[in-house]
Amino acid sequence: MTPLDRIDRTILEALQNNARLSNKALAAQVGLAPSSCLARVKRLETEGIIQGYRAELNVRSMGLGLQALIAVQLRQHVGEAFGNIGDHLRSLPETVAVYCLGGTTDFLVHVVCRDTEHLRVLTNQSFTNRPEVSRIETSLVFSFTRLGVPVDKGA
Amino acid sequence: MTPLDRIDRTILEALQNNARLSNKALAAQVGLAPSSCLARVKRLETEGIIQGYRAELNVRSMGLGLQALIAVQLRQHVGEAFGNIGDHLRSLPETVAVYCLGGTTDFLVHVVCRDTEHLRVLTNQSFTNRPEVSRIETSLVFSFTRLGVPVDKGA
DNA sequence: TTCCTGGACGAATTTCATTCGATGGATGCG
DNA sequence: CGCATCCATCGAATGAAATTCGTCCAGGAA
Repeated sequence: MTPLDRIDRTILEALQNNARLSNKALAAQVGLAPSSCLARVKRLETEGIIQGYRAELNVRSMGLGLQALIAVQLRQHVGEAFGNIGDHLRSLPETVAVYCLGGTTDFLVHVVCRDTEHLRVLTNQSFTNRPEVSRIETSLVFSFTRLGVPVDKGA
Repeated sequence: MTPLDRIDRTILEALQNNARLSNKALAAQVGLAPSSCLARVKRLETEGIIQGYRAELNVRSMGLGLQALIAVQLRQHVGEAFGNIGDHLRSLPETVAVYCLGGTTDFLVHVVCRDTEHLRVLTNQSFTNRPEVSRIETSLVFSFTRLGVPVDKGA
């Protein structure tokens, strides 16, 4: 809840670049003693500013060479169906990201598949077949780049 | 290059859930001695299967409460402009993800902004003003969920 | 000024990471 | 079948790091 100061932001930026950075190295980088640095990181974690640490995997090396974005348009926007279909989309193993959107598209789902046959079965069974779904539009993803969120150190 | 066995996949899954897991705990979880486990993790890193470790930050707590998806359609698909505009989009501080797509939309860009004014300026200055850009369509992101890639332990 | 609070420090302790030689199972070949 | 080779694993040793905790200092309030 406390506003983030410059040191907090430096910590966040560093851990965004390399979440496995040792506390000692991180402390040196931000100019604090290791113990003080650790206390800050723990605070950032408990306050939910750091939500977690994830390894970034190469999907191709896992046999998932085909990525797609599936735009989902619902039939009617009654409250309950909205939450249900969102949970359904997030629960699919092929799903790696779900956007809930305003506009004609209600959900945009980023999926990873082995091949086109896998994608075909997925779209049929887990999207088109759903009663809440009015129509979908599938786009092939040629490349995907994920970046860190900006950490404005102006403060 | 060696195919991933069951233990590799368990390691990947664990580090995807918590990249800061200690090597000792990870070893216990996969049923290896710490030294053996460490060797595997290092191999996964050098082979590029683990591409990095990132802290996941809460964007709202950083004063970035507004997220949008900007669909970009280019004027002409001449090779060079394509790469240039992609680099440009990735270089924006507000950008957190870039999809290069097949279909009528050439790029889809996920951006985070402070407020609507920030978003307005961004779309004007960094998107619409670009000569390569034919038109854009901006959609408000109500919620965004990112999940790990599926780790099939069938092998 | 004096008290009080919140961070920061650094030594001490515990836990962990990393290295390295040895072991054992699998493979392939004589 | 016996033997040599290879590769992954193990576990002890060592060096390094994480974590705890008592102390100190600066800033704000009374």
